[in-house]
Amino acid sequence: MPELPEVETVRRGLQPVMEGARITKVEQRRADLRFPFPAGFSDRLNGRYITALARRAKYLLVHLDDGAVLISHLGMSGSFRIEEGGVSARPGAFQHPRSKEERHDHVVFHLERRETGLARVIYNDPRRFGFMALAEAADLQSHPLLAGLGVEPTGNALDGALLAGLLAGKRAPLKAALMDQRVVAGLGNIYVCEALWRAGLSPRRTAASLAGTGGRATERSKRLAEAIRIVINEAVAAGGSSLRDYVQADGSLGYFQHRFNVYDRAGEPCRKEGCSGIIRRIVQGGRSTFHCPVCQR
DNA sequence: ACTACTCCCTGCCAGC
DNA sequence: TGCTGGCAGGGAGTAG
Repeated sequence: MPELPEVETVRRGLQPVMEGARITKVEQRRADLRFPFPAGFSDRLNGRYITALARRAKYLLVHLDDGAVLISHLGMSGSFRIEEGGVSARPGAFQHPRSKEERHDHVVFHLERRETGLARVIYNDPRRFGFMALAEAADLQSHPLLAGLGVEPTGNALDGALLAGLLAGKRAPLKAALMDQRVVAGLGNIYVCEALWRAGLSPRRTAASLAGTGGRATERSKRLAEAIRIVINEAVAAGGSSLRDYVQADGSLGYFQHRFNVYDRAGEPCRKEGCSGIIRRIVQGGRSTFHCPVCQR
């Protein structure tokens, strides 16, 4: 499911429910998701207070009062939902038949809160590409899952010069390089396609073509860095993208999908002003890439 | 150190 | 109605 904007939206949805709450019980309904749960997973969480909900790249980070950190990745199809007072927080329109919904509920966090009482936060993941791990806050940044991650595209760190340096020497297609979490952390298939369109750059051009010393390369890397930041920030502001039946933790839908310029628009006209191109779907690295062959060069 | 490719898993949809 | 194949927001592992 989620790229950075969706994970950030999940984080914001869970924050008011989880921060400050005590975990009274963790129901772990299977031994593994993509990977086995760490040994003693639920025991380590039981009784702990949640001090903060954070995010790094596509990872959700649940900080606990004893210095432990629950690292959660949603894979392709993971989602959290909140249930309070025994009733789902999801609006009726998205209510699946109970049995179908619950079949892929893999972890249930039972929470107790001073002000607002009991709640459950439920992790559901049909494809089980998601996973959970435990770390210590003191060495969170050096944890194997997080250590190699690249620059966050939110914030001010990502600029043309930095991006050019990251892409230098790479003969891979620009699309593939941007999908690599060690370069820019948190981008996925949708937002890479959207950012390349916004920057007017072909997904097939080599990554290194943005890293040269010439004025052209400098101008391209600057354009792309700006495009990435704008697309990601706009998507976060829109609450992410809701494909298929994906909903946020509080049951509402993101709406960035209505602003896609290329993703899933094969055969439709390019929306760039003055461009007469038709959006095409190609396959790179086994994944769909959507682009305009006319204005993306 | 790169790059390319396969695989993990379930659900959904188009086409027959 | 089925069935089949292809596709899906990710990324680890392996081989070259």
